[in-house]
Amino acid sequence: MPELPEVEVTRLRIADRLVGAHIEAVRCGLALRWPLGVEPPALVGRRVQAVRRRGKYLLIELEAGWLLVHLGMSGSLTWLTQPPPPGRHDHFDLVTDRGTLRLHDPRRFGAVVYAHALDAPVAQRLLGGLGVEPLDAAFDPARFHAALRRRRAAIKSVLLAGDVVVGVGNIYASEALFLAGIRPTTPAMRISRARAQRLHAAIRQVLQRALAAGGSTLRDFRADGQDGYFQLETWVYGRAGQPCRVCGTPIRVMRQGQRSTYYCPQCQAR
DNA sequence: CCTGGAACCTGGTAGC
DNA sequence: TGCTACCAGGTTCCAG
Repeated sequence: MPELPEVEVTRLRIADRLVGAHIEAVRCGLALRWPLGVEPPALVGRRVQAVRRRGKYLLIELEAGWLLVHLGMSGSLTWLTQPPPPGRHDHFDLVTDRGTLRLHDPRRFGAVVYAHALDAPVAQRLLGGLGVEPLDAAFDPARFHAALRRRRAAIKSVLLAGDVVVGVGNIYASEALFLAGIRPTTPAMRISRARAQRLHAAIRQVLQRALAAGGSTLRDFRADGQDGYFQLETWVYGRAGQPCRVCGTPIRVMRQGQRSTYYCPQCQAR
């Protein structure tokens, strides 16, 4: 799904319409990853104050309380002024006086969870272990390098784990490692300070570039109905067997922890 | 504490 | 055409 760029694009497209709206009803199927954690009638009448993001979570701030929304692998949000009846995979509606925010999620790995505060246990269970935001100033090369030195696992796995830096999923991990010239299997602890610095810059670059392209639409993802286009400009992701755009060597695909990793054996020699 | 693997769920596609 | 196997943007849980 949705990695950081897709979630952020979604946030930017829905925030203006949602902020200031008053909740009139909440429809919640029993089909998502976790229960909502509040009786829907209790939310009626509350005003939406802001739409924020932490990692791959959207945080809808209410007059009192928060809705934590995760898009899982296949989730997408759409703003509807004339909502048709919910379809088979429409699992959540936030009905407001301005329109309806609808979550569509065929695979149901997504979630909407209510928390009365972000430091409440129900929220901390989801947000507490998250790493630094990659586009914030707090993500700095020296601390990134120090964090990598504590991990023996492959750098690709460490990026995906999200406890060092958030928001980098399967597409952008492969892309960032290509831009940094690092082999995805390299143990994180063996990455030098200089190469960690390159990876730090590569992560920012690829996420910002994807953001500008409206994210990646492989199959399910859409932000408010609009496709993203980053998938058309990947260096390695989804390009197994095709020539590297830099050196012409065929791109390889391998499995790391049940996920596909794409890399150029020439440009990412170690 | 860290790590890798299985599990969660549905749908699309490749191969026979 | 039909069936099977495998693949897909993520995260949690468990055993070692």
